[in-house]
Amino acid sequence: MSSRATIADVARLAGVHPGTVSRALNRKTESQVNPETVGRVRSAAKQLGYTPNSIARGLRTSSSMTVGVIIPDLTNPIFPPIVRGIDSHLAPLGYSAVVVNTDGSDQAERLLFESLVQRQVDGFIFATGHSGHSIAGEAYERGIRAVMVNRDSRGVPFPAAVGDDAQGIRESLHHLWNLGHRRIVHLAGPPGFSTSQIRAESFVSECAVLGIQGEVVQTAAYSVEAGQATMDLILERPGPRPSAVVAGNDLLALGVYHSLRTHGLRCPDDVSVVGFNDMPFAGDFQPPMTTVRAPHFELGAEAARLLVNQIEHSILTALRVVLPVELIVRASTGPVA
Amino acid sequence: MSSRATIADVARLAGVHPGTVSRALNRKTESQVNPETVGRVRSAAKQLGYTPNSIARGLRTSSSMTVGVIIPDLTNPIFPPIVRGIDSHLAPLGYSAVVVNTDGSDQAERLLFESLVQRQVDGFIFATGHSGHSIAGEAYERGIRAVMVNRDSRGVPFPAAVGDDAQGIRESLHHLWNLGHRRIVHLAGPPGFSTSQIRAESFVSECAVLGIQGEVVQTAAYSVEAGQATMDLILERPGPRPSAVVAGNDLLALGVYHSLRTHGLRCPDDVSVVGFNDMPFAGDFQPPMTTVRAPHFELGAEAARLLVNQIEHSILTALRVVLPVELIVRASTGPVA
DNA sequence: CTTTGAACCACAATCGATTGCGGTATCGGA
DNA sequence: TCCGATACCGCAATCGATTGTGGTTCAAAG
Repeated sequence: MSSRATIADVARLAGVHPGTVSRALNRKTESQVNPETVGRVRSAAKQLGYTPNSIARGLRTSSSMTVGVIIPDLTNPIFPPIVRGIDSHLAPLGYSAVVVNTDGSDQAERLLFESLVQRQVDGFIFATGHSGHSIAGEAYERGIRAVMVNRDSRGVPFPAAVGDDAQGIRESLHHLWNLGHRRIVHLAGPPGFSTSQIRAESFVSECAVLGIQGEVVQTAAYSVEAGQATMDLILERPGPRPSAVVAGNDLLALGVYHSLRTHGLRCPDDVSVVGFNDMPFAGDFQPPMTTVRAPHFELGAEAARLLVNQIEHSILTALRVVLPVELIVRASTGPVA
Repeated sequence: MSSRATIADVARLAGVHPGTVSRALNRKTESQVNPETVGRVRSAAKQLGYTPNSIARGLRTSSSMTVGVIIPDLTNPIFPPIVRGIDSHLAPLGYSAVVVNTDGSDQAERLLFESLVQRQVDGFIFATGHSGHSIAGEAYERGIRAVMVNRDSRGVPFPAAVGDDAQGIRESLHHLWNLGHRRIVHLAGPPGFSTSQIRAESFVSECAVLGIQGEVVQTAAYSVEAGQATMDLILERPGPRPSAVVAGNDLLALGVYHSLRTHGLRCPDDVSVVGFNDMPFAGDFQPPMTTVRAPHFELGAEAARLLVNQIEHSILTALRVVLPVELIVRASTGPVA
């Protein structure tokens, strides 16, 4: 490892004290040193290829220009766009993101969280919010800066950037209504997630508005397997089957596809399904999926903005930024038979 | 921000010198201090909830327990599993991964690279290798530790963890041969990538073995759009059309799907297509895609292992770890009409 | 009873930056 | 000529850990 130039080397070359070099090189303190000296220091720094050691700086300033991003599972396709959005806002400001996966385990999350705190990250972006999310609450009490993205933690007053779940469900329902569907079930995500709750609530309230009896069935997870298993149950019980299902997200919807297929049913001819998120390649599924597009990239960018505000200006408003969503109609929904 | 306990606090409480605390708390140096004292220090540390400040430690030891992971684009679905694999190996060892996206831009990559060097990362994992990849060469000359994953940089003697591209192509071709296909084109990825080159080379050599005239057509990028555009060209030129296409990766194969559809052709009835990578949800496409499964998670883990070996034991063998791949036959391939 | 050596631990330097404080030089005004 | 204000910059402390060096204690060996 070739040793890099330090501030002392620059000082020596420029013939000034290290402290002066530090001041000359920082915008905020540049005014405290003679412009001519600044020039001399600048060129000495360039000549040596000097770049400040951010570890040393971090030790002194107790900031690491790093934020921790805690997500359940990077291989869930909605998260990469969120991470990209976060990065797009953070990188130009000189921050780096350390992203970690919890696999949905609170215990893993706690470990990761502590390890990032120990690393002196300047703040957190949680994509793991849920009711009873003690880690966020703890973070808040310890005075740690954080924001929630996509989902929020019930009762923890961190800012959050989320999609307009209610609007998305409303649009889905109206779309189905216009197609003639009256017997509709909502495959709700697991309880405890704000997304599950809001989507389910707005499903029932909008069904009331439309005057149809909507049924909500809970799933065990936001996964293809859970979607399939739950749909299996619905199809195998006695009584008439629904003509359409509003899935809590695209993964569940995909599970519904699988279930329909194994039961010899066709989509949308026999039952229509609409997803949520418009994850990548949703339009390439069999059939191309009608779903609600959530602006994940922007959600990430917005969350990063909220966090930086908090870090740099100590602005901690219990802000909730809600971004609009859009129904993308493809081929998994059709007129009722 | 509530001030955390420092090593001095622990020292005070345990009635020893901070240096002793440091030794008592580190496995490597624990033997240098009286077991009884170790116990005293340990309990004092626990009582205060002491965790070492890794920034301070990093300054002294000039290591950050952080590695930079440089990938083209996290939203390309093959990368999340790689990142997970990297993380799975790194996290238990106490390392964190900082992953950044270059969007395929060498200039962006250079900026990101320098910013990570400045952050004192202990090493790099490049998923951006290509011929003329000057950044890797530069890193090598500067004595920076790094490994390549998925692809390698021609001529840069960093270790690499890659899939067995040749085997994958061979299996694809044999599968198609057995189905009766004799007129096959290979949609090769953009030149400069080792994956493109190896896959194309093994395509022509295996065609020679089988005694069929294989054609390879290059694409501009590993993307759906490039795949569609290139396939459009192939379908619209005069002469007989191929009965099967071996795509350089799943994204290209998906582009082929689109092209076939817009030309009123059906897959696999009119033309069979096989992809490469078996990206998530490849089995849910229309039709479910026959493709070569590459062990991305394991590739990531292997790359991390290679890097840690280098960092901790200075083992820099120009090692090339090649992991086996497996053909997954689904519904996009069928007997020739 | 002295010497030797091992075991244990304290001291202080060190990593590379930032920053409060104080000293010097310069200049204008009285 | 002297004083005070201002601008500039150096000094040294500091962040919180790690680690080389050396001193003390104690037991075993001579």
